Amino acid sequence: MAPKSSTLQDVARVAGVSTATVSRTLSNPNVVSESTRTRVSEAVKTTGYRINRAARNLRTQRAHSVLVLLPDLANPFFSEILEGISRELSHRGYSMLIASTKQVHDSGERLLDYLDDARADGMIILDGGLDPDVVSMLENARQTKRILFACEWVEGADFPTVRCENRQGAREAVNHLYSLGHRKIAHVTGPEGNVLMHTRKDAFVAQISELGLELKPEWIIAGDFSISAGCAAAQAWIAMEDRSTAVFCASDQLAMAFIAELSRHGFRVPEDVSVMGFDDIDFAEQFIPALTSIRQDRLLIGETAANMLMGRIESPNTGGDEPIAIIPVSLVVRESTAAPG
Amino acid sequence: MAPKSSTLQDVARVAGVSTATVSRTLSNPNVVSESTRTRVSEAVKTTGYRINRAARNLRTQRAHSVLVLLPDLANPFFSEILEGISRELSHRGYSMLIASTKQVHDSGERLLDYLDDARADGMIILDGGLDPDVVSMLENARQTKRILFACEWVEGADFPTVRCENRQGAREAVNHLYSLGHRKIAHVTGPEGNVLMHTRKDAFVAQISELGLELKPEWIIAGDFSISAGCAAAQAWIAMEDRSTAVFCASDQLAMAFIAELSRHGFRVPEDVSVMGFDDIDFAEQFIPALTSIRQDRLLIGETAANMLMGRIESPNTGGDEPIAIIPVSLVVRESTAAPG
DNA sequence: CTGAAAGCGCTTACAG
DNA sequence: CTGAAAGCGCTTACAG
Repeated sequence: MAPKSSTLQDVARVAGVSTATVSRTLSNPNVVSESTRTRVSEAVKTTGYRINRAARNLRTQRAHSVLVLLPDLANPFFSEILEGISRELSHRGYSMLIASTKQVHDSGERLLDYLDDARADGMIILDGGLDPDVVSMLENARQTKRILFACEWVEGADFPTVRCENRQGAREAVNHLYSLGHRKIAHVTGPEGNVLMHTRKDAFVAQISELGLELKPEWIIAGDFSISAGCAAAQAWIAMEDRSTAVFCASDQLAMAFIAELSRHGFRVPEDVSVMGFDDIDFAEQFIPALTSIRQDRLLIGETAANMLMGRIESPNTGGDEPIAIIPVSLVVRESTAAPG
Repeated sequence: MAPKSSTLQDVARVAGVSTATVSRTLSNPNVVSESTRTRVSEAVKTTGYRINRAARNLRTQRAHSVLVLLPDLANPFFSEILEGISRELSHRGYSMLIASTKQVHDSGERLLDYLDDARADGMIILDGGLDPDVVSMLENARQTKRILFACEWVEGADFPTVRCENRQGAREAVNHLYSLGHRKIAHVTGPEGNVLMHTRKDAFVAQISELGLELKPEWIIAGDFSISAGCAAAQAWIAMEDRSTAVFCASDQLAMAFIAELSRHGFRVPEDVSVMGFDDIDFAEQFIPALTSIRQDRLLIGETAANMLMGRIESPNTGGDEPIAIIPVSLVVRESTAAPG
């Protein structure tokens, strides 16, 4: 059997001090004398000591880790947000635990158990579509301060939230198309019930009316996150009595599926119709035609969320009620939009 | 302050038994009498008891969690693998910790600390491009049995590995193009030094020669994972003295960038040239033209890796030396390949 | 500046 | 089948 790794005891023995002193040297060096400090440091080196986090966690009543809850692990949309969260957490010596809503549910676990069983100090939820029962459990929990939503949120529940400027993004989309000369602009919405999609749709409608543009009912096409929804939307567009000259899709995914289906039917983008998306996922740039989109800084969303959560965890009483952070979006113009033909 | 959550002690008090009995009831129910069992269960319910994992972990010397190391968190290629790993882990009551190679490095942590400081019981490494120093640290660690590579691996180091049939995939790619009638087939390689890419390239060359096809030097185009590499490869193809009629790209990403650049120069796929990729990422289907590819079952890779690692962690002595699992691949024919024009 | 001692909340031989 | 007790490896008032 390999040698057991060494403990504080071992270091203390080698350095000729108490475990208390070793512990202090490690966590609060300037409270011990310099000579002690060097002696301990050497002992740490010779023993190859690594702190046992399970022990520290038990003693300090902190897990030093945060759970990130995704709606779906297989969805690549979240990868950059994770990168942002992880950066911020690792700066602060925290680990990142990941789970998906579906899996937590399927495995019969309760989401709150992560907090209750000392696995995580807090959680960042990237899923606004949580079951209402789950949401109310979260609201009634002892641990409300340790929960934060990012990207999506739950209408009515007031957890701190980090999100992008969805309204502003939708407005900029409309303005971009308008400035190209489009006057007949359609919108493919996201899934019914998704906060993001509602917000974007409402802002779309508002901006259209602000510009004094006509909005025929058939120009609002109901979609969802699926590829087939994008295809169906394309068929709906093709079948319109009065086709719009531009289409703003609630997500890039939707826009790409929309364009793909259109191209199968012999329509060209942007020659026959301008199409744009929302999110600016990695792939938008590689798509043919390269997709005009509204960029969300997903890295920044992640960092901000982690930062905010850490603040609340580490000083829960500091009144700091900045329960919402809004991350700006920006228009990225590429090849899928042009002046109407 | 919210009430502290209850402990084993509380449950024991309420049930009128010792903490030992409560513990047994929870972890090994059939060793206690039925009446005790019901009493304890009720006490658990009334107290709302949740086990404290930090305490359990300290006592059992298990973290009940596994670290998954990605080369890059922002790369969506891995999401489905994570889903597979996470499924298997949560079945077994383990949590999934995530970190990226770059971040571990930047934060000055050592990879082995995750094992040494009791944060994780094992790790699944999805990065074959680890620094050789790091690899040799891993090899010399006490914890070799707790480390496993998936998807990628390190040539020369013999850690257990889960990978897909890269050779077979490349051969099927060649055969597919051959059977369509192509006799002049080029290959865009991945980054120099990546095991996956080498394996695929070698198999490509082998199969070409097995079929007795000519292979001009200019038909091997050096690429990497970047989008710009795909574009450069397209320019190389355009500039060829004797253009191949088909191109097998070492990844889907590469294939899409290749096609995108080609289309900017007025070439059409598959009319002017057939192009296929490798991986079958989610996006392959939505791309225009929908991409012919070699499908890796990333879910299965993830599940298999987790499964194998759990086996090694939970019974380290059971000789079980199946240090390598190969996951089959399959050809997915879509629109980007056709008979030569 | 340092040490002795208690204790975080579990699990598990050991004894009965 | 059950309990008393030790102990996992830390941290932190408390006292000096």
